[in-house]
Amino acid sequence: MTEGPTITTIAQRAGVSIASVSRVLNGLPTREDTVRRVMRAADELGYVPNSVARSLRNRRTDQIAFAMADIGNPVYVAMVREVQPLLKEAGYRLLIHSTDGDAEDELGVLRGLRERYVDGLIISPLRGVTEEHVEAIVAARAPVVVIGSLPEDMPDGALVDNVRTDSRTGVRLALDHLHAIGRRRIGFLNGPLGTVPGAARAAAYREALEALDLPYDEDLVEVGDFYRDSGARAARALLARAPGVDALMCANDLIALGALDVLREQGRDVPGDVAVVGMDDTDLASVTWPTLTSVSLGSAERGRAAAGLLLDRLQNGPREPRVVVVRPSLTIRGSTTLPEASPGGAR
Amino acid sequence: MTEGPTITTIAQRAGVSIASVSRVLNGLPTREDTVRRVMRAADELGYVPNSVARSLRNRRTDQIAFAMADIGNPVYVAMVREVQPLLKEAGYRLLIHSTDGDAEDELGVLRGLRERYVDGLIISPLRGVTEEHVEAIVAARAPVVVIGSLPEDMPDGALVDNVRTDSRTGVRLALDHLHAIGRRRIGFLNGPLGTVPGAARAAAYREALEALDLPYDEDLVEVGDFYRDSGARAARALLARAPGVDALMCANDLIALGALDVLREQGRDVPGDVAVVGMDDTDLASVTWPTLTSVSLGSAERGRAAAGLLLDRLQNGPREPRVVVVRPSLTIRGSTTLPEASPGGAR
DNA sequence: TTGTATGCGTTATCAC
DNA sequence: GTGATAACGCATACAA
Repeated sequence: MTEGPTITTIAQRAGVSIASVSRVLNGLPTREDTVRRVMRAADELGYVPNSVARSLRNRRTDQIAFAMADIGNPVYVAMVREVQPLLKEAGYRLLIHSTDGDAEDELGVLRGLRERYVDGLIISPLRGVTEEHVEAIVAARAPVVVIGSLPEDMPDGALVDNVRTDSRTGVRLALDHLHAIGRRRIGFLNGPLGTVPGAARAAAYREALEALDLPYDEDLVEVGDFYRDSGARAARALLARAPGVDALMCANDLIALGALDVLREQGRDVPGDVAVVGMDDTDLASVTWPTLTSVSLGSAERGRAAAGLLLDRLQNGPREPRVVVVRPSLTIRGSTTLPEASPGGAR
Repeated sequence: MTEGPTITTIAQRAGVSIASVSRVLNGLPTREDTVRRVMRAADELGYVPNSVARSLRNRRTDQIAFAMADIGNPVYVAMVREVQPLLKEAGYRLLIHSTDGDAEDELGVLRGLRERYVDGLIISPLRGVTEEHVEAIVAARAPVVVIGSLPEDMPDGALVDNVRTDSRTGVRLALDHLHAIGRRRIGFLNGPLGTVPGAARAAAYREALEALDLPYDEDLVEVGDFYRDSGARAARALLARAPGVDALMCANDLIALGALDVLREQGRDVPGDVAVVGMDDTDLASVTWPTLTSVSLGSAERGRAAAGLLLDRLQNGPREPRVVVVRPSLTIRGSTTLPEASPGGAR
């Protein structure tokens, strides 16, 4: 018995037709006696239905994919962590795609939807939704949820929902806070301007300064990558150019880590000399010393929202596209509050 | 055209049989002219093969599942991060199961293999491989790789490989190091003894002490959970009971974080007064202050090994079960080295 | 080289 | 209620 039992095997053993077997297994009304015989045979054979055959017939896989740039990134981990149990609860399995933020890879995933190996997709395109992304989304007849920004003019009939955050407001919250604690020379360590978050945060920084009546000073801005070592390099450059800076706004937590490294290395007190704010409010923020004040962009909530929208579409059928905007918030920690405010005071 | 094109659609359009279409699409020898017509029709129709139908026919899904306790745990993230690209490279998609370390959930995944929705499985059972696990592994005719310990007496014919680490040696490395830097009263903050790592590390701690000719002192041992707050509670209790402790061996990095919190709160210098060693060498270890010396159990390497074993089995067919043991190593950082040893005062 | 026919394992539609 | 049978979309043995 190297091949597994099928409904045919059961039918033979129980002396009934495969139709009856299928009915029994699916709980359709059947005569008592037939039910017993089928159940017994299935039990003895250790029958388990073949999910592939069922999928082919039912035209659904009970699988959902989540495509992100990098599963190692704490932001995505936070999302997956929320998405997984929701899907499981609803009876779906979860597939993970790591795209490295490569647009071609993302397109591959979107186009792959036509293979019908999943019933829906959550995707977070790092560099934005291009014309080609849109085409692929329209061509895919499976529902898609895009985490991030989406063009205003999506074609009608696209099965797509959108979850986004508002990093503009996020940066604003951070700068307001820094201003409130007396900082006036607020530097900005950003990620690549070619990425959606990078571009948005750059604009947001300018706007926030303006709103606070602070001058925009090119010397206070440094662009690097969204990593720790890159953040360190950027911080070093900025501090060399503008030694008088009294706060550093960082475009994500990893950059902030790099900044903290450099400030410690240079013997500058945080937050005494320089206050530091990160972004994403990842698990790392509560681990550093001092702990890191960070703008939360609601990663967990975005994950939940994305899963919710997709499941709703899968369960309740077509409807107008929806957009969920998750409001940012500021989690204030040690890197922007003076020591006397942090009990225990062990420094 | 609400339904997608199939080989039948193409066959009609190209004026050939579905067999020819299939042949062309699979690159089998075909007349030049036929190839052109089929390709053209496929192209015009935007044909994409249905992966479910193909799976049913080919008896393979090109999918592999990875079941772990918690996708939020940095150890598993490190593994997934290695596994994902290897599978992708080999043409497999990755499914993620989060089991919460629940044995029933784990069994569900193992038994689910009989549904044939994946070609293979990597699983890391948190509380060990029970009799029932073994049964399910044998019953599943898909290859399985177990990360963690596996019973010696697996039944013949089980398609299972094993990747494990050697936490005994790991703990030993840590205690040798602590001893070498002059520590003699080495406390131990462990996780639940009901878990495989918890039990192994408890035994390893005793052994290591013995090897170093240090007495085993119950007051120096505290058992909690593998989390930060639990680690903090445990550290607090241990420090109250044994104020003279000069080092803390922690059963994982999260526990060590909690310990660092408490030590800072109590104004005890790390490593001056108390040295701290974590375990797993997660990303967090390089973020804390002081940075955390930690025993690396080779998470990344274990992930790679697991993927490698599974792929080998899928590609080269049956063979004897294999065991890969990943050797632990010690990454020495600030929590066990005195300040003067760390140049620039920043690590 | 090409077409016909069959099967992969299910579900569902019919007659009976 | 039950059984024969037709899909689902694809790949292939076999005959032409």
